[in-house]
Amino acid sequence: MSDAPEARDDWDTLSEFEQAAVRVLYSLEPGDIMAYGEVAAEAGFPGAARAVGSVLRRLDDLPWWRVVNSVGRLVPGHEVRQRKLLAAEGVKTKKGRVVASPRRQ
DNA sequence: TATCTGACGATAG
DNA sequence: CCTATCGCCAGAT
Repeated sequence: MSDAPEARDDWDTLSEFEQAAVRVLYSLEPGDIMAYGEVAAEAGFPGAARAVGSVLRRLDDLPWWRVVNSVGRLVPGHEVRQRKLLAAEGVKTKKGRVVASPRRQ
């Protein structure tokens, strides 16, 4: 069952920061959008927005498409696929940006 | 310990 | 609205 973060096979290899970030990311449900900075703050590492991007890049099995930058911009290089994944969850995008402001959760 | 590297963020022009 | 800069953070070398 388990969509529990601790169930990851690589859980023990993750740093405190990575585990915290992963927990927050796993908490995102379909339709929820969060900015990198929000994930960092929610994880307890305010200001580590950039580091969150690094985690999403390293661990490819996370809901990366539900994360956008502070102004709703989609992930550079993944706009097409991300747009499609978000649309499947009811999130509209326009000109490479999510229509409504990030927030939610 | 020192540097470099990014899926960032805020700001200025 | 877009690009250039600068500041920040954690991870990897």
